[in-house]
Amino acid sequence: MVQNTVRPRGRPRSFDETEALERATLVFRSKGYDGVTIDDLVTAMGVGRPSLYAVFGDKRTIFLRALRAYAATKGARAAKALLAPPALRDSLTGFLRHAVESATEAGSAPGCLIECVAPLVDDAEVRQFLKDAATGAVALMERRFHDGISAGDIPSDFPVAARAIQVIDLARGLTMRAQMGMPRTALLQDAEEAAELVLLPRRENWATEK
Amino acid sequence: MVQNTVRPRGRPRSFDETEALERATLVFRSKGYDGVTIDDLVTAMGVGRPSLYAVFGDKRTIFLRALRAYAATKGARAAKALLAPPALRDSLTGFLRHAVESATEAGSAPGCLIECVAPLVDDAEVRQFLKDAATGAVALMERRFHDGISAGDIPSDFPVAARAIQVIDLARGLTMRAQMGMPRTALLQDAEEAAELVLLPRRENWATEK
DNA sequence: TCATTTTCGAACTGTTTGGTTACATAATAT
DNA sequence: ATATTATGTAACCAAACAGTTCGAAAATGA
Repeated sequence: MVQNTVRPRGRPRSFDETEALERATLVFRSKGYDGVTIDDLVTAMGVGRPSLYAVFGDKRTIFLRALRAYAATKGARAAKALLAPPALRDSLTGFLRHAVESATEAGSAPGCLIECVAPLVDDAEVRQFLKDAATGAVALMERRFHDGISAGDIPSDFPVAARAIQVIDLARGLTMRAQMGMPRTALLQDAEEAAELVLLPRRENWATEK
Repeated sequence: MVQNTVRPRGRPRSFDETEALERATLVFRSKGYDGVTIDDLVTAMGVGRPSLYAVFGDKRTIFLRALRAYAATKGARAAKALLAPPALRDSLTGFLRHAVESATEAGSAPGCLIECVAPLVDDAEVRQFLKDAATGAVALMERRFHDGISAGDIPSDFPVAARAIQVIDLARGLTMRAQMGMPRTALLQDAEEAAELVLLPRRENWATEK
């Protein structure tokens, strides 16, 4: 956070660029994409109308930037929740609990920019971004499962690929219910039980126990 | 489909009310709620602008009617898919497969009016409807699990409540992925594996096997 | 102090939108 | 035939909207 670049010549900006983007994110989360007008963004971001266009571009561009920033920070936190705990079980509960907490945090509309509003945006670039984000999430989850196999938390015949997809899908379900207004407490409970579910061993293979 | 009511006096309607609603449903599914203009509905429904307001009301009313009709037919089919098969396993795969097929059917935008677009509509009545629909779905799923216990498909200590929620959440995840453009074939595979997952027996109770 | 650079607030413009009205036309029952 | 009901087209209006322009103001370097 050091001011290591030489001050530009003219009048400095009266707003922080990243904070303005966060404000925009809040607006998009609460009103969707098509429901947001430029005036909504102007008032929420605290940036003058002409400055908005000059600095951020039009609504579509602003949404893309907000989406990328949102995905970066949220993805980082989710990855941390998933990779930090040594026990696989704690990783899964942490990941799912984080999904719920992020989707029900006070001070912003419930839901998730990536999983609830972005999928409805009719834009090729947004769609591609979502696709990449989804495959990335599954890949990360698979890695965590593989580490769990190495650590002996789950058997080596654990169906990694299928379960990774299922964890993400369960998180999606929790997030959508958050968007629908379901209270955090209930969702946290369900997150716990979802983690338990996806850790269940595969149907008993009658041949070898180990 | 019998014309059992006496014909009203004047010129008959040139459009079928329910079919016009289905057309409206397609529009809402492909463009969301806020993204739809009255002109979109006018052209898609094949109803003149004044007739549209006279017969259906404004956009909000049209959406509510479309949502209710959509929920009725889709709910009926889902219930049938769930309750018809005698084996619980077939019920679950049927239910989840139906969710995928409905969300990826040709001739309409992928996704689901109830699970993808309605949750973003900022309207108290819509929210209440979604809440009721969600609890109804879970209740139905619980009933099916209880029947499965009676039939001996699952043990009597099967965690019915948790698993019912999880099936619905997994269906939500599949549906959202359909909305994001994931191909039907992959989702059908995942539906199969999801059904397998939620049928797994609870962690071995060391005490009694049965 | 003065010139330079950038931001900011307000106003402006052409377009889109929602909702309504007016009127001529068409199809039915009586 | 006549009354009745509904349709289609077109036009209308006020409000909202996206995007731009303009001049004033602010902060900096010289």
